[in-house]
Amino acid sequence: MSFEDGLTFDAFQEEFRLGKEDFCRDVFQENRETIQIKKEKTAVKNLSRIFDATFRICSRKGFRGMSMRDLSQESGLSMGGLYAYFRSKEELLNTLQRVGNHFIHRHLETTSRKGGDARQRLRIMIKTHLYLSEIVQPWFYFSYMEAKSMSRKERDFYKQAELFTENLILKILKQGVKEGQFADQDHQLAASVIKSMLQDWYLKRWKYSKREISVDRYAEFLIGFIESFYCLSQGSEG
Amino acid sequence: MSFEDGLTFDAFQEEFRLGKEDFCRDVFQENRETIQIKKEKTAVKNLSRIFDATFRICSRKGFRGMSMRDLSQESGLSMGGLYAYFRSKEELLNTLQRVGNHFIHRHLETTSRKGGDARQRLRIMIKTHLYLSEIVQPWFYFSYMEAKSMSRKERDFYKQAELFTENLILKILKQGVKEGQFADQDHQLAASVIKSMLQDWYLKRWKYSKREISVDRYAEFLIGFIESFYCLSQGSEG
DNA sequence: GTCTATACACAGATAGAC
DNA sequence: GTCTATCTGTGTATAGAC
Repeated sequence: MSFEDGLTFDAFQEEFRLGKEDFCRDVFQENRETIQIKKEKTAVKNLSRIFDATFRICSRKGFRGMSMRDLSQESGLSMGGLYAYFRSKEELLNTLQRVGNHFIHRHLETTSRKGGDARQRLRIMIKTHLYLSEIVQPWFYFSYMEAKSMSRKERDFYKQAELFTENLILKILKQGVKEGQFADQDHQLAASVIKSMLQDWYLKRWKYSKREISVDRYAEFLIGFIESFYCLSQGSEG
Repeated sequence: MSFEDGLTFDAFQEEFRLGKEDFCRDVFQENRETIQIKKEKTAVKNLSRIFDATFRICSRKGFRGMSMRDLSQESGLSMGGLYAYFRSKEELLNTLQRVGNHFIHRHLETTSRKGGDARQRLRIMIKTHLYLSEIVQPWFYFSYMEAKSMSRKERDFYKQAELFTENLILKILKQGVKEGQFADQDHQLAASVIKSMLQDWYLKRWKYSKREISVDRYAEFLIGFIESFYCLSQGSEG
């Protein structure tokens, strides 16, 4: 496989060294008042077990189908132990959504500021999104599936996040037209369906892993697909 | 708007006159033994209320978050009344999935047998899928979201249904290459992402209706998008 | 910081009146 | 064919020992 931009999943991981520990540390930092455990090391370790268990159970039964007893058993913490980290089941859900969105937002924001022409920026945006969703796939899946069962406030937050990504793509498409690089299409609809294809990667994991399709292959396919629609002068120039 | 194939949502509705009553009648016919109510008219009327209520509640809380008391209140039937139609909450879920899949399968099957060249067949397949999901959107959404919480057997059934649609698209794409009409792309991946764009239409209803995008506009956009990737000789020939 | 034991609300389901 | 009343298990959450 050849990548015009040289950006691959391995390189991305190497550069950012993102993992679920970072995610758990964020949760701890942003919830110091409500989390009763004060030692960071202990908290991060247990939060990690709680989240892993949550994602595992919810991917089968959904959040509302998971009982705190289930969670206690799967995470290895006792009932009382769990409630030292979250005051209620609802708070667990809201925290996961909020911190997760924040986490992703930060990385996409940084990426979106990278320069270059529209074509390059589109490639980078698509890859970054796919790579992030590859690293924290369980969170992406969870967030998507449980968005509807959150409180009004948190649900609105989720929708904003969805529109944020769409807008990043939209801006790049418009930039491309200005630069005379992209065709003038229905950008809003284009951004919307591009987003849906990005989401398919973490929503249909069962399908893609069975077929042994790597994230890089998926990324290159998507980029080719989109460019054939958008690029006035096609082909690999790099 | 101009449609090469003349197929529009209104025309589709006119031809098939599909509605949720047909869906409820199917449920009644296929579950005569377990449904205690024997008068078709009564049964269909109440099933319709039960399903409407189920879809409404589950779109907010998910199936596992819906209690039978919720359902009783929203549907207007008493607790005892509900259990005259379904022996358990689980059975309600499984029946909805099974009959729904059967319902959709039948219509896509018929459509897929329609002749013509690959380009025409692709157009028709895409439109039929979108139109069906427009008519019974609540069911599509429900089925997608609750697939994970079903029993093994029913979940496999769901996956089969997903792959069935993908395969219909796949066959058309391959036919197009044989006929020299389509480019030779990664058909499996193409079929997969096309499916995801079809699904976006019923999964993100909140977005598309706020933007006042009609199903026909969405359909034409998708077709244009896909054809730019696949068609060797582009443009409207019809 | 983590556990066990327990309170009490609410779930799914059914029996039997009408 | 539909309702009300009720059984019993499980749910979330907490108090208090260690």
